Amino acid sequence: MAAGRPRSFCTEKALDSAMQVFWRKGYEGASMVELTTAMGINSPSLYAAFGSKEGLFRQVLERYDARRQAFMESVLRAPTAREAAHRFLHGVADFVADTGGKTPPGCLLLQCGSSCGDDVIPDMVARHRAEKEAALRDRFVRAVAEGDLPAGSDPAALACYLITVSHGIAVQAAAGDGPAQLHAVADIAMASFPAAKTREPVGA
Amino acid sequence: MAAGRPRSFCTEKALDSAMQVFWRKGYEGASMVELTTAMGINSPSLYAAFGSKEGLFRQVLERYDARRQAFMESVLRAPTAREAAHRFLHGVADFVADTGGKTPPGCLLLQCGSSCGDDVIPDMVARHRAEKEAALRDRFVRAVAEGDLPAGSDPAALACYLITVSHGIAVQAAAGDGPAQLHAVADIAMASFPAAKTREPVGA
DNA sequence: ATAATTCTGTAACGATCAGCAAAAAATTTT
DNA sequence: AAAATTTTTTGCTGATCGTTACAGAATTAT
Repeated sequence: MAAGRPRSFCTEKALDSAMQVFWRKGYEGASMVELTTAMGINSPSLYAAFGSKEGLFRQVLERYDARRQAFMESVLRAPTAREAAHRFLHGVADFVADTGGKTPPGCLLLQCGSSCGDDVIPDMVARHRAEKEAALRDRFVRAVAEGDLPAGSDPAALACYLITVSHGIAVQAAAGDGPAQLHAVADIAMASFPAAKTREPVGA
Repeated sequence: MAAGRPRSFCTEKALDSAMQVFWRKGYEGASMVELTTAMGINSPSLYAAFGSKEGLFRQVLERYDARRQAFMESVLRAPTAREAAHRFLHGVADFVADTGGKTPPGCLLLQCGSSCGDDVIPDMVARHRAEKEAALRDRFVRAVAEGDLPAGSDPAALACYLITVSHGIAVQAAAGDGPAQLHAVADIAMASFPAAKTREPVGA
């Protein structure tokens, strides 16, 4: 049913190449010539496939978030709230420390920062953050109901705390901290998280 | 001893105006016309006083960091390590939540992200982070020697942890979290910090 | 084969970018 | 008052920005 000349490039591969450029240069810092060069196509092909620079960026962000979505699902499948928190923090540490060698360490959303012309990025960051935070909170609400967390626990505050630490870890990774340091921070942060029955103090 | 036509603008006020523009738009996102308009001067005056756009940005960052330096000194003057950690986290929460109304909430260094042409910003973030982290670590080393912290404590890890949480808090503030949420996160984070003699567990 | 359709490549568009040359204006020194 | 010095103002520079016309190439449908 498809007529006309076929596409000479793979859309997903092109998005991955564009992601690397955006990751390193930011949204405004990435020029069209850099993008088209990295993607191996000419600008008209880019515009026909993605609409505009912002359209390309949005699709890059969607593709990026899809990976995180899969990660979050595996986190939420943890048997206990504490195990979920543990998986989350250390999973984030792994995620931002080693990005596969293709991109610098850190988080794409934070790396691009507020450098978008409009409020596209801040809004997107806030939305994605709210999604992850709500998922953790719901998991912790369930944990309280199941007796997995102490009755006095505040699921919303715990979720907000974990999200905050994860963002901090991403910033540290971008600043050059290695996996060992990131996981050490995650371990200390876990000391604030209540256990099912006993509390375990951690000094360092 | 000063000859020639006097300057018609206050350098420090001009830097503050430029800071607001950089804060909202990022380095690349801030254009010279926006900067000169906000500063109330023409481009040649700007170039004569600050050298270039990057020179202006560097001076803005130095001015920004000076405020944080004063804050860190008050933190380090705390009588105990735990009090210093408490002042640090809650001080950061105050700092990033209310920026005086002139700038959006958050941290200028993180807000501008990696959006600088060269690696000026990442390097500067890493340097400033290292300075603050070293100051906290030294304070905690002294605390261990004074018996203010448990003998088994790891001052470097604790300092890295606090810095990480502070960065996370700054990201949350930029994403729209209010002071109450930020301080709640700081309270939870403090539960991981060892006390002088007794440990205090915190559930939420 | 021919028409219709879709993509690719070349080249260019107006707009905006950071930065600067030169003359007019305002001050100090002689 | 006149020379010297510094800043301000005006208007411009070449380069680069994101985006798009247009014509040729490659495919499917008739």
